[in-house]
Amino acid sequence: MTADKETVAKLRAERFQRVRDAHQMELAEDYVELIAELIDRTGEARVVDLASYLGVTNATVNNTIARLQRAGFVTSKPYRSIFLTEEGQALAETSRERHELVVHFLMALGVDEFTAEADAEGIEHHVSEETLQAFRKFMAKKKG
Amino acid sequence: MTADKETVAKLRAERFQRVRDAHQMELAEDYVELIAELIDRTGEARVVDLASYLGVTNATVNNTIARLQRAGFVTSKPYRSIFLTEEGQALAETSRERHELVVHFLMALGVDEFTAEADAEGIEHHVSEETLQAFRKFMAKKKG
DNA sequence: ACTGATAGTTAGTTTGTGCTAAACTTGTTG
DNA sequence: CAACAAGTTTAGCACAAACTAACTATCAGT
Repeated sequence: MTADKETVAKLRAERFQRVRDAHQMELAEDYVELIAELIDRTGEARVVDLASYLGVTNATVNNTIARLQRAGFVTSKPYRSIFLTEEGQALAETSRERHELVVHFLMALGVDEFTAEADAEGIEHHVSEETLQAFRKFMAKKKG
Repeated sequence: MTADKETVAKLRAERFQRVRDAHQMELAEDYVELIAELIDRTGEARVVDLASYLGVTNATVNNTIARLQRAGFVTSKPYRSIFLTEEGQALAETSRERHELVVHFLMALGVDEFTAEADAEGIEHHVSEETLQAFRKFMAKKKG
């Protein structure tokens, strides 16, 4: 009944694979989330602001924006500010929701807000829908 | 009373910085964890086995092992199997504990084992000590 | 309208993490 | 002991994500 060694290895390998793929997505999510927030708060998303919030140089932001544009999440023209495509907006939306859910969940567990925010930043990209559902359930029970 | 914009940006930037640094550590943790497990189970850690469990090619494992050796986590000699340094063993130990804690916590929340394992693989590297403590507390309460 | 400050871009480098293909060891076995 | 299979290593490539330094564009104030 116990699965053979190869199958076990393959399953394990898939998990690592998934984490690696997720990493590809993380930057995109962080960027679109932040871009959405900046547009919302200040009316536009500029390279300098992204850079200062992300803690990287302008050059890095520029580089990344180019990749995100290739990937279809943002549009940008030289010396103009950055906008989200529909796809980018959708990604930003779900990212924000997930981020907030994770933060609230951690706080409901007793973690202080500062740490919750910090941990959520790393965790949010790796939580499956099923686990999110378990988080929601926990919070509902807590309230009820 | 509300902190000025620069301070807010700096705090946020530190969070992203921390996540980026954590990424540096992830591979190391995954490797030493797996190496420890293989040595424990089969008596040695070989390149092929690591490759098959991680879902990458032998060449990639070789490459990474070289880096981990430079970083002081493992020792290896050409055509011989791989060993952990003391530092590597310590890292493997704490990684394994954290991994199991996260898995058990997710399962205690009602997530099924398969998903718990998969999610833990991504999450474990981003959980602060404080949050781990909150996980422990939750599980203790649940049992009690 | 000019000019200096601020913002954005480009070029070139580094490091990490992956790949394939080819070469090389090692150990087994006919 | 020669040959072969399995395992390991090397070389060379590619892309992502960061950096610095140098350049260019924009815009606000005089």
